[in-house]
Amino acid sequence: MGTALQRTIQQLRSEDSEFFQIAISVDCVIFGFDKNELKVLLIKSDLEEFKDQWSLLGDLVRPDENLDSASYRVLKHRTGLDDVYLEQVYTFGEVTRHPAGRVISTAYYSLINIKDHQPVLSDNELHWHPVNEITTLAFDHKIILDTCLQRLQSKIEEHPIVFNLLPEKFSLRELQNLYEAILGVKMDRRNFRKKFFLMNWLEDMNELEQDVPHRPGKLYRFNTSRFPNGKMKTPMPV
Amino acid sequence: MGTALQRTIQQLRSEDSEFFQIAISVDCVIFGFDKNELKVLLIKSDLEEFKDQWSLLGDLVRPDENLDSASYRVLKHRTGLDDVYLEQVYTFGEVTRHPAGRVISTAYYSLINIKDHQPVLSDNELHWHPVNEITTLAFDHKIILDTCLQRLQSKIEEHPIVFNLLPEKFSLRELQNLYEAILGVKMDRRNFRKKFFLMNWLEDMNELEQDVPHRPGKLYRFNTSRFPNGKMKTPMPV
DNA sequence: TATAATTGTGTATAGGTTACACAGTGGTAT
DNA sequence: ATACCACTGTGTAACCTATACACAATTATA
Repeated sequence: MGTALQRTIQQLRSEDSEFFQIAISVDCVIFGFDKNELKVLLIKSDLEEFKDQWSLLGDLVRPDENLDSASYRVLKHRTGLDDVYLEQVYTFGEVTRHPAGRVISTAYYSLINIKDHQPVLSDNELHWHPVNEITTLAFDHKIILDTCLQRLQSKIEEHPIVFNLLPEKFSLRELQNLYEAILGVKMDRRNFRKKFFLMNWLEDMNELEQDVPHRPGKLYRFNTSRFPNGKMKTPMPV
Repeated sequence: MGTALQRTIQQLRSEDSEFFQIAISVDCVIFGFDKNELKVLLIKSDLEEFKDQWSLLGDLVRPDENLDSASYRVLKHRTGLDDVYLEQVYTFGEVTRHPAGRVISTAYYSLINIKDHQPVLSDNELHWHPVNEITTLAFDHKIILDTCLQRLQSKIEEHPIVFNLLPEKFSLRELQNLYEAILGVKMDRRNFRKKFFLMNWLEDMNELEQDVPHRPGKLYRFNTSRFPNGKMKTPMPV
């Protein structure tokens, strides 16, 4: 006797669809950065079991779409944005994780410039929440959020992805605030500047901040010539 | 109109089971270490499309078992081993990845002491292959293997998990050979020793190697008192 | 024109990583 | 028993990276 995988899908389906009682979904942790806080886009759960609780944005995967495509679809649907940074993190498959039945869910996180999203906020079930202030979520979504935040934290130590959270032009102070918000630490300003200039991730725009009540800082943008793909999208599995 | 996830599973099932046409499987990259080579346990594919090609060990997930449990089941079935190190890595969900139908597969890797497994090798469809010599596999399993190897490489830089690949007692030379095999680099012997003693991961057994045709090295074991859980198992998502 | 707030800059110290050579020990062959 | 072989076991100096830290310059504002 072989394992189930060794029979064909057609055989399995005709047998009794025992193996087709599991649904698969994607859940997206959509990060944004605003007022020096890292935020995540949440929606009110409409399941009776999780009435009035917030949950991540997700949907079931359709039989004819790739896993990544399902995430992009959710993002596009909820933010109106194409062309975003998206990374798969982990798949949550506890039997009991969804009260209505067996749903295995693959978690992604995505980084967007929160300003690009404002218009769609007319949907009043959607809200940006400071990550630090979230203590509970529907389903196992708090664990998913924590897992994605950890991945983001380790990812930014090596990879130039935080730029996806910023407008095209930004000051070094904004960039440092962002790192501090994600990592939850304070950093030394001089060392931070030194490190970034050495890494050569930044391109000097020869412009200054506007409308700040103090000496304005220089504006930079992400050094696109060093990273020809521009902002990285959906890296292959790490 | 909501998304599919907002309806209940019962509703979905009764509608037309559109969302229950996807099967989910686990694939296990089972690593071992023998003759100074990193090896992986493979099985001959019995699908017509991949006749005579090797593939990873996997199976469909049953509706009533957790994702992790499915991996453990596959491992137990194929190696006879309980109590192994197992880590989820990535979920592969391309629509076309399985020729017989839509199967989304979550990849795990596992580390076992190859000597513990020898008896079960009577199953002649199973074979240990040097990772370095594998160029193609059935399905997308070569990509899965590469992904798991990369994860293993980055994991051992920080975490004491390689001990799962070794017998209880081992020499520093064996340990270094193992690191070199996994990372694909040569290391300096003195610096390697210094680093390990500083990390305090090792416990001196006050015994010497036997049956080596040269000066025998001291034997060590993994410092279980510093890591009370013994060899780490199935860490939570990173 | 003085004050407040922030930007922009360099150096010294500590800590970790790398490179590197020789004496000691057990096994083996003569 | 002796010589040889192959490996183990050990320390130090050079280098590089990360950290700690203070003051002058600039703009907005009162």
